[in-house]
Amino acid sequence: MRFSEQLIKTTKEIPSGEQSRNAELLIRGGFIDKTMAGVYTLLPMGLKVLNHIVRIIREEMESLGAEEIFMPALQPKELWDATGRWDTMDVLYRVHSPDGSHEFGLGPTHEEVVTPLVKKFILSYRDLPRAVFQIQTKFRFEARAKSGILRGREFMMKDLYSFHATETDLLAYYERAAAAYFRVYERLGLTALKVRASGGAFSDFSHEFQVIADCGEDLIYHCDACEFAENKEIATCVEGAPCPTCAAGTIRVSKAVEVGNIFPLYNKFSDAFNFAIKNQDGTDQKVLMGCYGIGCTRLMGTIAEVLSDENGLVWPQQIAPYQIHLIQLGADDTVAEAAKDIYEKLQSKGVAVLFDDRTDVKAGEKFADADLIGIPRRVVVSTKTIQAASVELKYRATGETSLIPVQQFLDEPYV
RNA sequence: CGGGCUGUAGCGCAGUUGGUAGCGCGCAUCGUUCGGGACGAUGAGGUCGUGGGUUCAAAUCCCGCCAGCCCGACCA
Repeated sequence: MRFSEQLIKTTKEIPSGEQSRNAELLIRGGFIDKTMAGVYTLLPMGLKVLNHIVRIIREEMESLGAEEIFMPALQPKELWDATGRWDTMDVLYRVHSPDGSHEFGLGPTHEEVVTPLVKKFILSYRDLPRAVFQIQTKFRFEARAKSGILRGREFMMKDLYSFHATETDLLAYYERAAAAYFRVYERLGLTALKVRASGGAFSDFSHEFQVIADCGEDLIYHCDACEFAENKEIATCVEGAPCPTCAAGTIRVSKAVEVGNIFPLYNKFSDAFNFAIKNQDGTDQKVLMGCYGIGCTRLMGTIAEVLSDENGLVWPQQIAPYQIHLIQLGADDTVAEAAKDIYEKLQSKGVAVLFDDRTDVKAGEKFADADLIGIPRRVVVSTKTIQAASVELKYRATGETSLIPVQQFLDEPYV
């Protein structure tokens, strides 16, 4: 992509009224645009980043043997009446048809759709276990949208639902799902803690995946030596206390962002929808369920918060909008030709390149933009580099800079 | 949903005791610059969030509403 042909422009000034770091950087860098409180448009580069996050999540869900589906966001009131959540769920958007004849919920989560859905296909113990997931826009009327894309009223979420005949199988899958979640965060460059939390209205307990960060809304009590961690809402220990599960540790308290939440639902929803299977011995039995969520757009915001510095974003290679930020310095024909040549050769290799070909912008602005946008490698082509038959390569994360002969640079494999 | 703060040019802001609006950035044209957000010149761009009220006169004072941010409450 040529910078000069992009839709977006970066800005130097901090958006008014956006005090969260993620919103500031993502808006200034041209990744998102605010439509209204808690609702953002993903601009071309923001969509690329989100798609890369989604790809990683999808791969890990498929590794669990889950199949991807796509359920409606527009859901009939009757399904929500079946669980009683039409009247109790305060984040549920309740909308009606233009003629007033029908009422719908805009999906904040999809147990009400997925349970009757899979009930049509799972009739026997022979049909279990099964798991389906989707990646879809969710709607939640948060009383207070805040923190940029960390808490929106419309956001992208991956939700996985699993179905089991036995508790043993449910809990085994629950652990496998947790392991897959850890793989997702690791691939995204994040360190997450698995934190025991309340189960809300439909589960006895749950586990949250939390990334320690000052921008977080949650307080977690966690051991500094082992994996013990609890959300403040159910915490059984105090700061500075010895860890209840290991001899070596001390309890710390940290602010954290919830980037995932998994629930063993057991039969809560299969009861509501009378979802039972025939057992081997001919008896009927309720299906056991688990559900597992990851906020994809929130992950993007968390990464912006955690993996950034005073100059801007620092995307991990796996999800960066482009692999190389190619900068042409100067407008004379020699430099322009050399930069264009490198751009085209990288493209023909299939490398995702953002080519700053602007001729009306000075070096300082191009460098500042590169820092702000946060692509892993910055490559400069200038009179100076051409004289050395090289390009200048700078890594965004480390600042490490070097001159590399052009051919050697082109021969390197880029993700 | 309570409390606080804020709405003025595309963006960020100033605007005093009321007298019908200005700065920076950006944008357009020209010239000089050209490796960390250059400089000069010229120019375009605003029913001051919105509805009422007070007044000879309202961006400015009063009331309602809307929107945005922050704190809290809430949060499958």
